[in-house]
Formats: sequence, structure tokens, C-alpha cells
Amino acid sequence: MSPGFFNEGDLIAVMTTQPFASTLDYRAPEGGCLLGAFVEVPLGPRKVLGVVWGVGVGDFDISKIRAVIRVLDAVPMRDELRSFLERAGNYTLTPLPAMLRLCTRAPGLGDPPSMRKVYRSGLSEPDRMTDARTRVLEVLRDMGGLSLTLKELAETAGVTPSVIKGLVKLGAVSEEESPRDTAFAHLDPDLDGKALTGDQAAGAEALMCGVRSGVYGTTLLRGVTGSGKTEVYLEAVAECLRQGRQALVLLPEIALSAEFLNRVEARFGARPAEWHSGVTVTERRRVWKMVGEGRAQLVVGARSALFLPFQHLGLVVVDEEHDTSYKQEEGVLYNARDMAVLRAAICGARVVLASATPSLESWANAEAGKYDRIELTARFGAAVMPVMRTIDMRAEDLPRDRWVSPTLQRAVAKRLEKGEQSLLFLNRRGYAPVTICRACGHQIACDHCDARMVEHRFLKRLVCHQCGESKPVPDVCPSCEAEHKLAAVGPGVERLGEEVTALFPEARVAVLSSDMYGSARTMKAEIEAIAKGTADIIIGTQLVAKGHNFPLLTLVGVIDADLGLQGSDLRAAERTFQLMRQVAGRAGRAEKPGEAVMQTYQPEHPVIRAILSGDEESFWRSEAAERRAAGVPPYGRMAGIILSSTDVQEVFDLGNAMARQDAALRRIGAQVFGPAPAPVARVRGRHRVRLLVKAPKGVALQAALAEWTGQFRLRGQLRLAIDIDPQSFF
DNA sequence: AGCACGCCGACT
DNA sequence: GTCGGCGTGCTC
Repeated sequence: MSPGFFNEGDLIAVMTTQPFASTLDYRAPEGGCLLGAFVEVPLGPRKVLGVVWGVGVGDFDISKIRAVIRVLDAVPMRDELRSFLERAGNYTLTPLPAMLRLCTRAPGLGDPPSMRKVYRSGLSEPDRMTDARTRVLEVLRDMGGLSLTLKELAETAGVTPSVIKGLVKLGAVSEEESPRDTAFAHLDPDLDGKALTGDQAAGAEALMCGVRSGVYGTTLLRGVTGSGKTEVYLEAVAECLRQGRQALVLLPEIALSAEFLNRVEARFGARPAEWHSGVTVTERRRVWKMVGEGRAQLVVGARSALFLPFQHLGLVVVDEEHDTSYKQEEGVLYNARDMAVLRAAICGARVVLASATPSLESWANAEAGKYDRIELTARFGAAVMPVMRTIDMRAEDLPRDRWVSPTLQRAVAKRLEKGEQSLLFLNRRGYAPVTICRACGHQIACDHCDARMVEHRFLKRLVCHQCGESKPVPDVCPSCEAEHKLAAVGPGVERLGEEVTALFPEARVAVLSSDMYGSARTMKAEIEAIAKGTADIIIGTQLVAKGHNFPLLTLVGVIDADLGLQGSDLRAAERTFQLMRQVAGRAGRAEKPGEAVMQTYQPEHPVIRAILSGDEESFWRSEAAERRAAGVPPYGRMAGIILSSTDVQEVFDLGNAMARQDAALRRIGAQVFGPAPAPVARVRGRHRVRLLVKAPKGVALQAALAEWTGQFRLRGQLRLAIDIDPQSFF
């Protein structure tokens, strides 16, 4: 046990945000410091940020140990956050400094509070009154002692700043310095919520009961869109606030909208703290500080909000818990959904995992009794699933390089006659996925990784979807130098757009793909316009599956339902099932039932049949059985490893080295599987290889990896683990 | 992560 | 000669 306080000169261990494997020893500064304190320490010629982690280790030349420069003006990190970082870092094979960096993403966090000038009523009366002066004094009187900034006061009173400055000079208005970072407005849990019906009320009561218990527990809250799951979990948030604890609602970045914040405001009477990539640096610092001081009751944020320094966290809601954007796949790799469970378990908080289509991991944990389960039934007026059917492509008469079958063509024509919208879904960006030389068979691959390059005719370039590299389309084959022999093979949305325009020359065709817009804002505007009816036929990638509603849409045609089922990805079936159900769900509403058709060459495939029937429970059950048999998540531990190295040659040599090392892994009971060394991606100048490593239960994965990596002789570093499921926390 | 140091090839 | 690219080692 570390003492809670260190006296001046004590040897202490400090975790810095610099990439050292462990803590560094320092001397406590003048005036001492608390365990967990944020400090500035000298490191070589620099000053770096750190956290007092415990008693000094004493493994470093004592004469070289320096003293802490200063203790920063921030609430010390609580034990539970430090232990969360340690366990999360352990779990994801992430060095602790990198974990610590996730917690210190607020710039200027140690600065003394930034000040600004505010104005309130002064003591004396002005000698001469004017209309403008009266208005200013009235506004200040109405504020009842609260102060305003110059800009706010001038705007509310309808005067220019000079009027206020004049009043300050006369002493009728006082000017004071006040901290810029202010507490968040009080949220009232007892403001009238929406009336909850039957199973909503029961669900809310169960969640509230859990919050009242004050001990850790996770609940899977399942309810389709329109079943009122937001209202239900907001009641759990209300109960958490009543208990005087803080709550966190995590949302996928895309769902963090003004609309959601308005709903929160309607329920609690004020806006919560917001935390996501779009928040300004000053607001970020305010949120970080206020959360740490317990002066923000509720945070609504993206995955990184999980690393805020909560004082007494009582509830974490992970909305749309199945969403893959909870996976952080750059830098530190983690799944925020799993980390939410871990953090809550450590600090005795509740977790609500909300989704209409839960992930298999969460479903399995609920089945196993590790999570409680609440089901909400659909309310009247909710979107209904359209009529679903398949088109057996083996029976369709389709020329080469055409992808819209006659049957699908007729269905689209019918909508066009009625003036209704159709969506043709193809999850492939660009013009054609493969460019091949008809003379020698060479396929154009990326120079930086060995993925094939995708032609984007819109951009007039070949683009690597693996690493983002692009180059102009060559005139001659790079391999045999034959002219006019390069051919586009296979469909992409751009090419499908050409085909559809030729089939329906009178229709307005819009292609929706993430690479076709300069910014997220122009894309959003375009989607909105299309949803309102500026297109008759929409051709889209998975961009259209999420978020946006298309009320005029009555037909969804899936061009290639088999696309996601190829390959060795263990989540292929799960993802295809969810994607297809989501895409199909875009068609029609209760008052105007829609239709979804899927073109497939394998209508008997179990996943295709499951999508058709929509029987999620039995699909999950069979999927779970298969995963259990294969020993992969959620029933086995698995880690992905990223190896980074400095040049391509080395990466390929490394691939061979891995094959040799496979035997070493097998000896300790683990094995490499999944996509062998390729694909190699180039990330920030370094080349990376990703593979999957599986270790049987009972083998400490980290130890296995350490032994494995210990046998490597390479210059690059080795890191990471992800895709392990949360059941291994307990 | 930064930064210094030192090695090497390429060039005024 | 010397400039600059990069690989390596160091920081409590």
C-alpha cells in the first residue's frame, strides 16, 4: 500500500506520458504531494507531464534522481482511475504511458484557472441616467447577483460595450475577474420525463433499482428504434443524479447530434457536458476540470470520454453498443464498450448496454447470466421491417459486367412509375475493385501494401483502401507494358451508377459514397437533400445504412448480398446479418410498407436465410455455437498484433520469421491464424502487419505474447491486443 | 516522444 | 570538405 501523501524529498514513482515501460523515480517537491497528483517533472532537457503513481522503485542511480518541478492545479487522479488504466493497459497490451495520455487529452490541464472579466451591479448610482444605462442596470438586477461577460451583457441590454465601460468608471457596475471554467448547469432529475408505458416503465424501474444498489452490474437493454430505449435509460441517469453520482452516456460519434442533446435538455432542464472530437480546446479543458471536481453531473460523449477523471461515477450507458466505432483502432487499441464494463466494475458503477441489434459478445454474456437483460417491445408508429425476399442470380439472365438483374430492374421501374424512391446498396466504393491487364494478367497493387488498388473514376485515380495511397491510372500495364489492355473488373458504386443511368435514362440517379464529398458537412447536406426527394434512385455504400432516414424510400435492392460472406473474418456472418437488416430497414414505414430484395448466388446460405427470416435469436444461437466450436470470441481469447517496421522488405522477411515462430507459439499453446502477414499497411511512415493470435483459456495471453515476441529479433516494435471479450475481466 | 550523436553517401 | 538522411541511444 502506498501512503496517500509524500513529504518533500521522499522517493516517489511517477508515471509520465513519455514512452517508458514503467514509472520513473523522482523526489517529492517542496510542500510534498498527494498520491495521484498531476505533476510536472524534468526529463533530460524537457519538462513532462506525469502522475504520482506510488513509492519510488529505487532501481535507478540514486544520484541521478531529480525533484518534481511542481504539482499541477488539478484534482489528483483517484486510485480507481489508476487501477483502471493499469488493468485496461494490461488487457490491451498497451504501455501505461499511452494509457495515461488518454486521460490527459485536455490541453493546459495544469494551468492556473484561466480568467475573464465579468460584470455585476455596483454600489453607487450613476449621476445621470440614460435609457441605455437603465437597460443595463435592469438586466443586471434581473440576474440576481449572477454576473455576465461584456459581450453577453451588451447583447442582452441592447447597448454598446462603451455604455457598460462608462458605468464601470462611475462605479454603478463592477468589473471582476472570474474563472473562465465554470460549473455545468444543474440537471434536475425530477423534472417531468415523458410518460413511460408498460414495459418501458418496468425496464426503467429495473435499471433504477440497479443504480440504487450502488454495486457494479451490467444490463443489456434491447429495443428497436422507436421503442423508447433512450427515455428508459435517461430514467436510470436521473436516478444516478438523485444519488449524487455522475453519469456518462457514450454514443457513436455519428449519433452525437444536437437532437440528442435537446432530448437530454428536455428531460433534465439543462445541457450536459459534451465530449467529442468537435469540442473546442477551451471547452475540453472546462469539461475535464469540472468532471474532475464533480461539477459536471452528466457527460455525453464519444468513446474517449471513458477516460475522464470522474469523481464518483455511478452509471455508464453505452448506446448502440454493437456499433463498431466503439473500437479504437489507431494508437491505443481498445473497445470502449468493454472498457466501460471494466471501469464500472472497478468503481462500483452500473452499465447499460443499449441496442436494437446487440453484438454477439453482449448477447452471449447475457445468455450466460453475466449481464441482466431488458427487452422493450416496439411502440405503435415505429418503423416496420419491409417484406424481404431474395433474387436467385443463378436463374437471372445477366450479361457480363452488368449487376442489376432483370427482376430487380422491374422492381425499380415499378417504384419509378409510382414516383417512389429506390435504394441500390453495394458496399464497394469506387468504380471497380480490380484493374487487370488483359495481356499478362497482372493486377495493379498498391506500392506500399499488397492490397489491390481500386479505381475511382470520379477522382481519376487508383486508390488503396488499405492504406489510403493513391496514384493516377497508368496508360500501359506496369508489368508487361502492353497498351490499352488494362480493364476494370467487378462493380463499385460509381460503375453501378453508370449502369443504372443507362437502364433508367429518365430517372434522377444519385451515388452516395464517403469519398465523393469534400467535407462531412457537404455530405450531410447532400444526404438530406436526397432524403427529401432530389433523387429517384440512390446508389450507396454502407454510408446509407446508418443514421439517416429516407422517408420516401420504398424499395431496397442489395446488389451483392454474398459480398460480406467471403473471406476469413470471424465476424463476417454477424456483420453481414446486421448490415443487411439495417439496410433493409431503410425501406418503408408503417403507413407505407416497403420491400427489400437481395441478389444472391447462394439463397440457401444459412446467413442469407437468417436475414430473410429476421429471426435474430436463432441466428445468434447458431453463430454462438460455431464460435464456441472454433474457440474464437466471445468464447476464446484472441489478440491481434501489429508489428511495425521500417521498410517493406523487412516486413516481408518478418512474415517469414512469423511462420517460423508459429512453432514456438504452438509450444506454449497459442497459434497464429487469420490473414497471414498481409495485408501490410503503411501508417504514418511505418509499415504494419496485422495478424491474429489465439491462446487457449488458462494461458495468460500477455505472457504468451511476451515469450513469442521475446524470440523476435527485429527493429520494429510489437504492440497491441484487441478483440478479446469482456468476460475475461472476471 | 524528442533530442543529440555518429555514420554514411552525395554533392558544391 | 560538409551537408543531410537515418539509425541508435538516452532521458528518472
